[in-house]
Amino acid sequence: MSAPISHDMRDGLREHRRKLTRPRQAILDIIASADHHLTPAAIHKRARKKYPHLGLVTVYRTLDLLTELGYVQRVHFDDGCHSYIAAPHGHAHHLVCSTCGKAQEFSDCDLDALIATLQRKTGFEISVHMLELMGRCPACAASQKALTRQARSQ
Amino acid sequence: MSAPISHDMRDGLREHRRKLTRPRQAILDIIASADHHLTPAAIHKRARKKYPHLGLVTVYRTLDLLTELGYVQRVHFDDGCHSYIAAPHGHAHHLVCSTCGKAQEFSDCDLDALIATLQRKTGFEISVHMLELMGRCPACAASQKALTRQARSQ
DNA sequence: TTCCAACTGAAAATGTTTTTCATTTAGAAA
DNA sequence: TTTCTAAATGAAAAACATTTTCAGTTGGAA
Ligand SMILES: [Mn+2]
Ligand SMILES: [Mn+2]
Ligand SMILES: [Zn+2]
Ligand SMILES: [Zn+2]
Repeated sequence: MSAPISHDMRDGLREHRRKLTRPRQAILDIIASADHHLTPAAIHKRARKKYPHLGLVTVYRTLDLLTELGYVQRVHFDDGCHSYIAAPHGHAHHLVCSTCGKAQEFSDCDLDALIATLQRKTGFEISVHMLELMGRCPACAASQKALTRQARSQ
Repeated sequence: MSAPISHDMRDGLREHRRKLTRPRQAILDIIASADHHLTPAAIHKRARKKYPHLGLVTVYRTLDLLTELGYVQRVHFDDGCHSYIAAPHGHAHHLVCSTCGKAQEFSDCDLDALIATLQRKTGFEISVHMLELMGRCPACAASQKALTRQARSQ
Protein backbone atom coordinates (compact mmCIF):
# COMPACT_ATOMS: atom_id res chain seq x y z
CA MET A 1 0.00 0.00 0.00
CA SER A 2 2.71 2.51 0.99
CA ALA A 3 5.25 3.55 -1.59
CA PRO A 4 8.98 3.00 -1.28
CA ILE A 5 9.29 4.89 -4.54
CA SER A 6 10.41 8.05 -2.83
CA HIS A 7 13.66 6.39 -1.78
CA ASP A 8 14.37 5.51 -5.39
CA MET A 9 13.70 9.07 -6.31
CA ARG A 10 16.03 10.43 -3.66
CA ASP A 11 18.79 8.12 -4.83
CA GLY A 12 18.10 9.06 -8.41
CA LEU A 13 18.46 12.73 -7.69
CA ARG A 14 21.86 12.13 -6.11
CA GLU A 15 22.99 10.02 -9.03
CA HIS A 16 22.11 12.79 -11.41
CA ARG A 17 23.90 15.34 -9.26
CA ARG A 18 20.75 17.19 -8.53
CA LYS A 19 20.17 18.52 -5.08
CA LEU A 20 17.70 17.12 -2.63
CA THR A 21 16.02 20.20 -1.26
CA ARG A 22 13.16 20.70 1.18
CA PRO A 23 10.78 21.81 -1.58
CA ARG A 24 11.59 18.72 -3.61
CA GLN A 25 11.14 16.46 -0.65
CA ALA A 26 7.70 17.86 -0.02
CA ILE A 27 6.70 17.37 -3.67
CA LEU A 28 8.25 13.94 -3.82
CA ASP A 29 6.42 12.73 -0.76
CA ILE A 30 3.06 13.86 -2.04
CA ILE A 31 3.39 12.20 -5.41
CA ALA A 32 4.84 9.01 -4.03
CA SER A 33 2.04 8.52 -1.56
CA ALA A 34 -0.89 9.46 -3.80
CA ASP A 35 -2.96 6.90 -5.62
CA HIS A 36 -4.60 9.60 -7.70
CA HIS A 37 -3.06 11.75 -10.34
CA LEU A 38 -2.53 15.31 -9.19
CA THR A 39 -2.32 18.61 -11.02
CA PRO A 40 0.59 20.95 -10.36
CA ALA A 41 -1.80 23.25 -8.52
CA ALA A 42 -3.09 20.41 -6.35
CA ILE A 43 0.43 19.31 -5.54
CA HIS A 44 1.33 22.87 -4.66
CA LYS A 45 -1.64 23.19 -2.35
CA ARG A 46 -0.86 19.97 -0.51
CA ALA A 47 2.87 20.56 -0.30
CA ARG A 48 2.34 23.97 1.26
CA LYS A 49 0.93 22.31 4.35
CA LYS A 50 4.37 20.84 4.99
CA TYR A 51 6.39 23.65 3.45
CA PRO A 52 4.35 26.85 3.37
CA HIS A 53 6.98 28.85 1.57
CA LEU A 54 6.84 26.71 -1.58
CA GLY A 55 6.22 28.45 -4.87
CA LEU A 56 4.18 27.05 -7.72
CA VAL A 57 7.07 27.64 -10.08
CA THR A 58 9.16 25.21 -8.13
CA VAL A 59 6.41 22.63 -8.42
CA TYR A 60 6.48 22.95 -12.20
CA ARG A 61 10.24 22.80 -12.29
CA THR A 62 10.35 19.78 -10.02
CA LEU A 63 7.70 17.96 -12.02
CA ASP A 64 9.66 18.55 -15.21
CA LEU A 65 12.79 17.24 -13.58
CA LEU A 66 11.14 14.16 -12.13
CA THR A 67 9.43 13.41 -15.42
CA GLU A 68 12.74 13.69 -17.21
CA LEU A 69 14.41 11.37 -14.72
CA GLY A 70 11.53 8.95 -15.10
CA TYR A 71 10.21 9.03 -11.57
CA VAL A 72 6.98 10.69 -12.45
CA GLN A 73 4.64 10.29 -15.37
CA ARG A 74 2.44 12.88 -16.98
CA VAL A 75 -1.20 12.10 -17.53
CA HIS A 76 -2.65 13.92 -20.50
CA PHE A 77 -6.17 15.27 -20.57
CA ASP A 78 -8.38 16.21 -23.40
CA ASP A 79 -8.46 19.86 -22.39
CA GLY A 80 -4.70 20.05 -22.62
CA CYS A 81 -3.95 20.10 -18.94
CA HIS A 82 -1.67 17.67 -17.22
CA SER A 83 -1.61 15.72 -14.04
CA TYR A 84 1.22 13.78 -12.53
CA ILE A 85 1.53 10.40 -10.92
CA ALA A 86 4.37 8.30 -9.57
CA ALA A 87 5.79 6.32 -12.45
CA PRO A 88 6.31 2.61 -12.38
CA HIS A 89 9.70 1.46 -13.57
CA GLY A 90 9.72 1.06 -17.29
CA HIS A 91 7.09 1.93 -19.81
CA ALA A 92 3.49 2.17 -18.66
CA HIS A 93 0.19 3.92 -19.08
CA HIS A 94 -2.72 4.76 -16.90
CA LEU A 95 -6.36 4.08 -16.61
CA VAL A 96 -7.97 7.20 -15.23
CA CYS A 97 -11.41 7.51 -13.69
CA SER A 98 -13.15 10.54 -15.17
CA THR A 99 -15.38 10.79 -12.13
CA CYS A 100 -13.02 10.65 -9.16
CA GLY A 101 -9.59 10.83 -10.75
CA LYS A 102 -8.36 7.51 -9.47
CA ALA A 103 -5.52 6.25 -11.61
CA GLN A 104 -4.42 2.69 -12.15
CA GLU A 105 -1.33 1.88 -14.09
CA PHE A 106 -0.83 -0.91 -16.56
CA SER A 107 2.31 -1.85 -18.39
CA ASP A 108 1.20 -4.23 -21.10
CA CYS A 109 0.12 -1.60 -23.62
CA ASP A 110 0.79 -4.04 -26.43
CA LEU A 111 1.24 -1.44 -29.09
CA ASP A 112 4.33 -3.01 -30.60
CA ALA A 113 2.47 -5.06 -33.18
CA LEU A 114 0.34 -2.11 -34.18
CA ILE A 115 3.34 0.15 -34.42
CA ALA A 116 5.32 -2.32 -36.46
CA THR A 117 2.47 -2.75 -38.90
CA LEU A 118 1.99 0.97 -39.26
CA GLN A 119 5.69 1.57 -39.79
CA ARG A 120 5.71 -0.99 -42.55
CA LYS A 121 2.56 0.33 -44.20
CA THR A 122 3.30 4.03 -43.96
CA GLY A 123 7.06 4.40 -43.87
CA PHE A 124 6.80 6.54 -40.74
CA GLU A 125 9.42 5.99 -38.07
CA ILE A 126 7.32 5.96 -34.94
CA SER A 127 9.24 7.02 -31.87
CA VAL A 128 6.67 8.23 -29.37
CA HIS A 129 3.25 7.09 -28.39
CA MET A 130 0.71 8.58 -26.09
CA LEU A 131 -2.05 6.36 -24.82
CA GLU A 132 -4.60 7.36 -22.24
CA LEU A 133 -7.60 5.31 -21.27
CA MET A 134 -10.44 6.95 -19.43
CA GLY A 135 -13.64 5.69 -17.93
CA ARG A 136 -15.17 4.85 -14.60
CA CYS A 137 -13.43 3.09 -11.78
CA PRO A 138 -15.21 0.18 -10.07
CA ALA A 139 -16.24 2.33 -7.10
CA CYS A 140 -17.69 5.13 -9.20
CA ALA A 141 -19.42 2.67 -11.50
CA ALA A 142 -21.04 1.02 -8.50
CA SER A 143 -22.29 4.24 -6.96
CA GLN A 144 -23.59 5.35 -10.33
CA LYS A 145 -25.57 2.13 -10.61
CA ALA A 146 -26.92 2.55 -7.11
CA LEU A 147 -28.14 6.04 -7.97
CA THR A 148 -29.83 4.86 -11.16
CA ARG A 149 -31.57 2.07 -9.30
CA GLN A 150 -32.77 4.49 -6.65
CA ALA A 151 -34.08 6.97 -9.24
CA ARG A 152 -35.94 4.23 -11.09
CA SER A 153 -37.65 2.99 -7.94
CA GLN A 154 -39.06 6.41 -7.06
CA MET B 1 -6.44 12.99 -53.11
CA SER B 2 -8.85 15.93 -52.97
CA ALA B 3 -11.41 16.03 -50.20
CA PRO B 4 -15.15 15.86 -50.76
CA ILE B 5 -15.42 16.03 -47.01
CA SER B 6 -16.44 19.66 -46.99
CA HIS B 7 -19.73 18.79 -48.66
CA ASP B 8 -20.42 16.32 -45.92
CA MET B 9 -19.66 18.97 -43.39
CA ARG B 10 -21.96 21.49 -45.03
CA ASP B 11 -24.79 18.97 -45.11
CA GLY B 12 -24.04 18.01 -41.55
CA LEU B 13 -24.37 21.58 -40.37
CA ARG B 14 -27.77 21.88 -42.01
CA GLU B 15 -28.93 18.61 -40.50
CA HIS B 16 -28.00 19.85 -37.08
CA ARG B 17 -29.79 23.13 -37.70
CA ARG B 18 -26.61 25.08 -37.44
CA LYS B 19 -26.05 27.95 -39.82
CA LEU B 20 -23.61 27.87 -42.66
CA THR B 21 -21.89 31.21 -42.38
CA ARG B 22 -19.07 32.79 -44.35
CA PRO B 23 -16.63 32.39 -41.46
CA ARG B 24 -17.51 28.73 -41.15
CA GLN B 25 -17.13 28.16 -44.85
CA ALA B 26 -13.67 29.65 -44.78
CA ILE B 27 -12.65 27.44 -41.86
CA LEU B 28 -14.28 24.38 -43.35
CA ASP B 29 -12.48 24.77 -46.66
CA ILE B 30 -9.10 25.09 -45.04
CA ILE B 31 -9.44 22.01 -42.89
CA ALA B 32 -10.95 19.90 -45.62
CA SER B 33 -8.16 20.64 -48.07
CA ALA B 34 -5.20 20.35 -45.68
CA ASP B 35 -3.14 17.19 -45.37
CA HIS B 36 -1.43 18.53 -42.27
CA HIS B 37 -2.90 19.16 -38.91
CA LEU B 38 -3.38 22.83 -38.19
CA THR B 39 -3.50 24.83 -34.99
CA PRO B 40 -6.37 27.24 -34.38
CA ALA B 41 -3.94 30.11 -34.92
CA ALA B 42 -2.75 28.67 -38.25
CA ILE B 43 -6.32 28.14 -39.40
CA HIS B 44 -7.13 31.69 -38.42
CA LYS B 45 -4.20 33.05 -40.36
CA ARG B 46 -5.08 31.14 -43.51
CA ALA B 47 -8.78 31.80 -43.31
CA ARG B 48 -8.20 35.53 -43.06
CA LYS B 49 -6.87 35.55 -46.59
CA LYS B 50 -10.34 34.61 -47.78
CA TYR B 51 -12.28 36.37 -45.03
CA PRO B 52 -10.17 39.09 -43.44
CA HIS B 53 -12.74 40.02 -40.85
CA LEU B 54 -12.60 36.61 -39.14
CA GLY B 55 -11.90 36.54 -35.42
CA LEU B 56 -9.85 33.90 -33.66
CA VAL B 57 -12.70 33.32 -31.25
CA THR B 58 -14.86 32.16 -34.09
CA VAL B 59 -12.18 29.72 -35.14
CA TYR B 60 -12.20 28.18 -31.69
CA ARG B 61 -15.97 28.03 -31.62
CA THR B 62 -16.16 26.51 -35.06
CA LEU B 63 -13.55 23.91 -34.24
CA ASP B 64 -15.46 22.91 -31.13
CA LEU B 65 -18.62 22.58 -33.13
CA LEU B 66 -17.05 20.57 -35.92
CA THR B 67 -15.33 18.31 -33.44
CA GLU B 68 -18.62 17.73 -31.67
CA LEU B 69 -20.34 16.92 -34.95
CA GLY B 70 -17.51 14.57 -35.82
CA TYR B 71 -16.22 16.31 -38.91
CA VAL B 72 -12.95 17.30 -37.39
CA GLN B 73 -10.59 15.53 -35.06
CA ARG B 74 -8.32 16.98 -32.43
CA VAL B 75 -4.69 16.01 -32.39
CA HIS B 76 -3.17 16.17 -28.93
CA PHE B 77 0.35 17.27 -28.27
CA ASP B 78 2.57 16.72 -25.35
CA ASP B 79 2.74 20.41 -24.51
CA GLY B 80 -1.03 20.53 -24.18
CA CYS B 81 -1.77 22.33 -27.40
CA HIS B 82 -4.14 21.04 -30.00
CA SER B 83 -4.25 20.85 -33.74
CA TYR B 84 -7.15 19.91 -35.93
CA ILE B 85 -7.53 17.73 -38.96
CA ALA B 86 -10.42 16.59 -41.12
CA ALA B 87 -11.84 13.47 -39.53
CA PRO B 88 -12.37 10.27 -41.42
CA HIS B 89 -15.77 8.74 -40.93
CA GLY B 90 -15.76 6.52 -37.92
CA HIS B 91 -13.11 6.04 -35.34
CA ALA B 92 -9.53 6.78 -36.25
CA HIS B 93 -6.21 8.08 -35.04
CA HIS B 94 -3.28 9.86 -36.56
CA LEU B 95 0.35 9.39 -37.15
CA VAL B 96 1.98 12.78 -36.86
CA CYS B 97 5.42 13.79 -38.07
CA SER B 98 7.17 15.70 -35.31
CA THR B 99 9.39 17.39 -37.86
CA CYS B 100 7.02 18.73 -40.50
CA GLY B 101 3.59 18.12 -39.03
CA LYS B 102 2.34 15.83 -41.75
CA ALA B 103 -0.51 13.71 -40.48
CA GLN B 104 -1.63 10.35 -41.71
CA GLU B 105 -4.71 8.73 -40.40
CA PHE B 106 -5.23 5.11 -39.60
CA SER B 107 -8.37 3.39 -38.47
CA ASP B 108 -7.26 -0.01 -37.25
CA CYS B 109 -6.17 1.04 -33.80
CA ASP B 110 -6.86 -2.45 -32.51
CA LEU B 111 -7.27 -1.47 -28.90
CA ASP B 112 -10.39 -3.55 -28.35
CA ALA B 113 -8.55 -6.59 -27.11
CA LEU B 114 -6.39 -4.52 -24.79
CA ILE B 115 -9.39 -2.63 -23.49
CA ALA B 116 -11.41 -5.79 -22.91
CA THR B 117 -8.56 -7.36 -20.99
CA LEU B 118 -8.06 -4.28 -18.86
CA GLN B 119 -11.76 -3.98 -18.12
CA ARG B 120 -11.81 -7.55 -16.95
CA LYS B 121 -8.66 -7.25 -14.87
CA THR B 122 -9.38 -3.90 -13.26
CA GLY B 123 -13.13 -3.49 -13.19
CA PHE B 124 -12.85 -0.10 -14.87
CA GLU B 125 -15.47 0.74 -17.49
CA ILE B 126 -13.34 2.23 -20.22
CA SER B 127 -15.23 4.67 -22.39
CA VAL B 128 -12.64 6.90 -23.98
CA HIS B 129 -9.21 6.37 -25.36
CA MET B 130 -6.65 8.77 -26.65
CA LEU B 131 -3.91 7.41 -28.85
CA GLU B 132 -1.36 9.55 -30.62
CA LEU B 133 1.62 8.20 -32.49
CA MET B 134 4.46 10.50 -33.33
CA GLY B 135 7.65 10.12 -35.25
CA ARG B 136 9.16 10.99 -38.59
CA CYS B 137 7.38 10.82 -41.90
CA PRO B 138 9.14 9.12 -44.81
CA ALA B 139 10.16 12.44 -46.38
CA CYS B 140 11.64 13.86 -43.18
CA ALA B 141 13.37 10.58 -42.39
CA ALA B 142 14.95 10.60 -45.85
CA SER B 143 16.20 14.17 -45.64
CA GLN B 144 17.54 13.49 -42.17
CA LYS B 145 19.50 10.53 -43.51
CA ALA B 146 20.84 12.61 -46.38
CA LEU B 147 22.07 15.23 -43.94
CA THR B 148 23.75 12.66 -41.75
CA ARG B 149 25.49 11.13 -44.74
CA GLN B 150 26.66 14.53 -45.88
CA ALA B 151 27.99 15.45 -42.45
CA ARG B 152 29.86 12.16 -42.18
CA SER B 153 31.56 12.62 -45.56
CA GLN B 154 32.98 16.05 -44.72
C1' DT C 1 34.71 26.17 6.05
C1' DT C 2 34.62 27.74 1.69
C1' DC C 3 32.60 28.05 -2.61
C1' DC C 4 29.73 27.81 -6.57
C1' DA C 5 26.52 25.56 -9.53
C1' DA C 6 22.15 24.37 -8.50
C1' DC C 7 18.09 25.93 -6.71
C1' DT C 8 14.63 29.08 -5.05
C1' DG C 9 10.37 32.40 -4.96
C1' DA C 10 8.25 36.74 -6.49
C1' DA C 11 6.88 39.03 -10.22
C1' DA C 12 6.10 39.60 -14.78
C1' DA C 13 5.48 37.67 -19.26
C1' DT C 14 3.63 34.34 -22.38
C1' DG C 15 0.46 31.79 -25.06
C1' DT C 16 -3.72 29.45 -25.43
C1' DT C 17 -8.43 29.27 -24.64
C1' DT C 18 -12.86 31.12 -22.67
C1' DT C 19 -16.25 34.55 -21.35
C1' DT C 20 -18.88 38.62 -22.01
C1' DC C 21 -21.67 41.51 -24.51
C1' DA C 22 -23.42 44.48 -27.97
C1' DT C 23 -24.22 43.86 -32.86
C1' DT C 24 -25.08 41.26 -37.06
C1' DT C 25 -26.94 37.55 -39.91
C1' DA C 26 -28.84 33.01 -41.80
C1' DG C 27 -32.66 31.20 -42.96
C1' DA C 28 -37.47 29.88 -41.47
C1' DA C 29 -41.97 31.72 -41.45
C1' DA C 30 -45.27 34.95 -42.91
C1' DT D 1 -40.25 39.76 -50.38
C1' DT D 2 -40.22 41.19 -45.89
C1' DT D 3 -40.24 40.07 -41.11
C1' DC D 4 -38.46 37.89 -37.27
C1' DT D 5 -35.51 35.50 -34.08
C1' DA D 6 -32.29 32.16 -32.57
C1' DA D 7 -27.83 31.54 -33.82
C1' DA D 8 -23.59 33.47 -34.77
C1' DT D 9 -20.11 37.02 -34.75
C1' DG D 10 -15.92 39.98 -33.31
C1' DA D 11 -13.65 43.03 -30.00
C1' DA D 12 -12.19 43.25 -25.64
C1' DA D 13 -11.30 41.49 -21.41
C1' DA D 14 -10.67 37.61 -18.46
C1' DA D 15 -9.10 33.27 -17.21
C1' DC D 16 -5.78 29.87 -16.95
C1' DA D 17 -1.78 27.03 -17.25
C1' DT D 18 2.83 27.48 -17.91
C1' DT D 19 7.42 29.85 -18.64
C1' DT D 20 10.88 33.37 -18.15
C1' DT D 21 13.60 36.54 -15.58
C1' DC D 22 16.34 37.76 -11.95
C1' DA D 23 18.28 38.67 -7.57
C1' DG D 24 19.04 36.16 -3.62
C1' DT D 25 19.67 31.43 -1.12
C1' DT D 26 21.44 26.82 -0.25
C1' DG D 27 23.08 21.86 -0.72
C1' DG D 28 26.84 19.40 -0.68
C1' DA D 29 31.46 18.57 -2.87
C1' DA D 30 36.11 19.72 -1.94
MN1 LIG E 1 -5.24 17.29 -25.74
MN1 LIG F 1 -0.49 16.42 -22.80
ZN1 LIG G 1 -13.66 6.83 -9.83
ZN1 LIG H 1 7.62 15.06 -41.78
